[in-house]
Order: sequence, then structure tokens, then C-alpha cells
Amino acid sequence: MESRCENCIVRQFNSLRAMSKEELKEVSDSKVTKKYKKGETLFEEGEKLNGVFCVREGVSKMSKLSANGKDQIVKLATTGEVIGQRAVIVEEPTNLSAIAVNDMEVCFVPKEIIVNSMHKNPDFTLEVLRHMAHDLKEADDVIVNMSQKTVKQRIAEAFLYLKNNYGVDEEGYLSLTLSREDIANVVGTATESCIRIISEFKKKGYLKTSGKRIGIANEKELQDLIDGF
Amino acid sequence: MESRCENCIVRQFNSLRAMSKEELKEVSDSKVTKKYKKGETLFEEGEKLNGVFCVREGVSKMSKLSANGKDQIVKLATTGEVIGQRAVIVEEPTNLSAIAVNDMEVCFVPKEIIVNSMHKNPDFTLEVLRHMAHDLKEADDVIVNMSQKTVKQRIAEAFLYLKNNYGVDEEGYLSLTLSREDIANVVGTATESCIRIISEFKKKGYLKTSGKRIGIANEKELQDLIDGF
DNA sequence: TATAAAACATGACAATTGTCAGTTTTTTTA
DNA sequence: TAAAAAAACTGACAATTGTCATGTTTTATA
Repeated sequence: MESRCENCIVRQFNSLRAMSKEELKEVSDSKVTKKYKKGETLFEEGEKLNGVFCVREGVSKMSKLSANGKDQIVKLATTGEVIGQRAVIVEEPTNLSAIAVNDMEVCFVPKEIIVNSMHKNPDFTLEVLRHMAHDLKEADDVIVNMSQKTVKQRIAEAFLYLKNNYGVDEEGYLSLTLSREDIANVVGTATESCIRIISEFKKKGYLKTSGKRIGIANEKELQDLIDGF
Repeated sequence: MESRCENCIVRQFNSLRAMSKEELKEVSDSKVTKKYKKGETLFEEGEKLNGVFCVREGVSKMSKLSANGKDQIVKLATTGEVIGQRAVIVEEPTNLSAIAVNDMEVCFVPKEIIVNSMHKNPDFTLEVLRHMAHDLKEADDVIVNMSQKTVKQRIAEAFLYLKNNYGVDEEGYLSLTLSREDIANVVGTATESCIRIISEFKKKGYLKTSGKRIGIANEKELQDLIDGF
């Protein structure tokens, strides 16, 4: 039997926490839990979404194809986050693709439930608004980083981000392993440049690697580099 | 005597249009109309805002100081737009500075009025949410442009943006004149690089200039350049 | 309107980053 | 576990972009 949203811990971290008991029941009754394997697509840029996805487990990369054929990863969506909200609110096709970075479990909630609640429950709408306001600030920060920091700084920043948000395993390697190509697509550079800089960081003792796994060996030096020292 | 919000055309373009008559009256009674000369600061990054600003006339650049001391212009806010909303919603200091690009007239609305309406009027909240969702999409697009397009393409794009959004004067020059430095700060490049590329575009017949005024002489070529031909 | 200040412009050069063309290693799958 | 596929890596080189230094033009102001 499916688990009930009312008892879902994940909900504490997203806008669904502002829903009433009745609304939650509705969500719970209509939601569909889906599993995606690493690399599978939740949805693609340009698709019309008829609901939102609440991430229970795993990480999804949210990306946009650029004119030159490269994917730019705009953000990573993690446990607790609701994705697809933006498109549902403005009733437009989504501007981003969502692809599982590792195995995922997500709950799909039909848009009618969400839209309905937004018309009836101002607290819920306000909570959604707060989350979107937060996302917008983060997007502003990304814009500034993209244009004002070097590729080296952005890569260093990406690793600290991964450490702070997803932690490290018992051997000290980052728990969330992204391919070099994905990292390049996060910081907006060529895969080769990304690999080269990782090699350089390794030589300098800032990072350690084991296959595709990467660990931070000298956090302070990385931070100094980001800060421009 | 101050003009009434109820009759303000500007309101049609922003979230205030979802307000009830009573709410609008409240706004109207508590708002303060302010004028800013070109170059003056509406507010600075890190400030706490105790209200929002509704732009009646003129344009404001919304920027963020980066670690290397350069301002990155994240967006331009124009007639009809409400600025400072994000900060008021999340109850945080604002993450952006607002500086008048030309002479401005704005209405300052105390945050209590806004917050109050957001708790009581779901239509208003939803309308604010829609606007923020739109801003977020635009920010995503900027991120992709920043990381995947060349400086040359971004500058070309900036000029077409200025033409499409602010139009041209009778001589064919862009109605909104930004300094070369501002343009550089919009596209995220060095002022010298920006000037150089403008000169190049002029030589190639894509642009014409007269002092600091700039006009588009060959829109198609600019568009081709943006599209990567 | 003379003078100062700001903005615009250009050259020379160095640093950063991307592209292409491969090789090697790791991971996946039959 | 062998073969195939994908990912990681490296070198060489070119293109892009930033920096510094300096001169010119435009704009603002006393």
C-alpha cells in the first residue's frame, strides 16, 4: 500500500507543509509514486506538465539546451523539493528538462490539486511564493557567478556546494557523484576544460579522486581560490 | 494632489491589478510618490526594504556587486514593474541594488499593505506568484546565455533586447541609452571588450553610433550572429 | 564657455578557455 | 569475464577575452 502524504517527512521541506489536512488527503489520494533509474528523464524542456513532482529520494538535474547544443544545468533538485511548479503556475510548457542523476523516487501530484489549493488557501500560495522567491535569489547569484568568476573558481565552488549539500562518504569522497560532463554543464564550460582543472586541483592537493569519485582534500585552498586569493 | 492608484494605468501591468477596490484604496492612501534623477540610488544590496516600489516612469538597473568589485546588472525594471517584492516576501535584506538609469518616478508602497493583501487575497498572491515565476524563467534564460554564448553574441542580444523593449527614436537610435559600462555590466564582460565589440559592429555596419547613442543598422546580421551563423 | 571629469576608444600583450584529435581508463552489458 | 561502450584524460593549438596603459572625445559643471 502507498504511504500517506500526511506522514511523509519530505513534505516538511517544501510548500506542501502549508496545506490543510483535507488538502493533504486529496493530494495523498491522487498522487502516484514513480521510480526513475539514474539517467532516466522525468520530463523534457517544452513538455506540458500536468502536475508537479515531489522528490522523495535522489537528485534530478534541471537543465536547458542551449543554441550550441550543450545542456546547461541550471539547478539540482533534491529530496524534499517540488519540481515543475513554475510551469504549472504560469500554465506554460516547462522551460527545463529534468533527468535523474541517481536512482530516484518521486511523487507525481496532478496539477488540479495544486491549482485548486492555490485558489483557496492563501497560506499555501504564499508558501509556494516564498520558495519561488528563494529560487529566484539563487538564480541571481548564479548569474553573477557565471559572469564574474573564472571557470576555475566556479568549479571549486561547485565542489564545495556538493560537499555542503550532499556530504561525503566514509572515505571522504563526495556522496553525490556527478560525471565530469555534468560538472562542466553546471559551471558552464567545456568538458575538457573541466577535466583539466580537476587534474590541476588534484596535482595541487586540493582534490583527491578515485575513478569518477571526487573528494575535497584541502577545503581552505579551494575557498581561497573562490575568494580570489 | 496625488493621483489615485485606482486610475493608474501602470497598475495594469503588474500584480496590483489583482487587488480589490478596498485594497487599492489602502495602497493609494499610504503610497508615497518619489522622483529619482538619473544615477540616483533607490536602494542598495543588503538594505532592508520596508516596502515595494512601483515604477511609473523610467528604468532602473537591478544589480549585484561581485567579489571582484564589478557590478553585474541582473535585470532592468521598467514602467509597470514592481521592484523589491522578493525581499519583502522572504523578509530578508534585498539581494540587489536599484539605480535609476534615467529620470524616474516611482510609488513607494509600505510592505504592511502588501503583506496584508497576500494573507487575505489569494488572487493577489497568485498574481504575484505568476510574476515571480516569469522572472525566474527569465533568470534561467540569462544563466544559459551567460554560460553558453560568447560576449559578442550577448552584446548583440542586448541591443535587440533594448530595441524590442524600449524602441527607437525618430533618428533610429535606441530610446534607452545605456553607457558602454552598463552594457558591459549587463552582458558580464569588461568595459573595454564591450567598446571594442561595439566598434567592430559599427565597422561591419550592424550598428551606428552618435556620441553615446547607439542604433541598430542591420538587425538581421545581428540576429544571425546570435543564432551562431 | 573654459575647465574638469567622465565616458569612449585603441594598442599591446597575457591569460583563459574552447576545439579537435586522439589515447587510456573505467564502467556497462552481453 | 570478455567485449563494447562510455567516460576520463592529454596534447597541441587557436580563438576569445581581460588587463594595463594611454589618448581622445563627450559631457557636466563652475
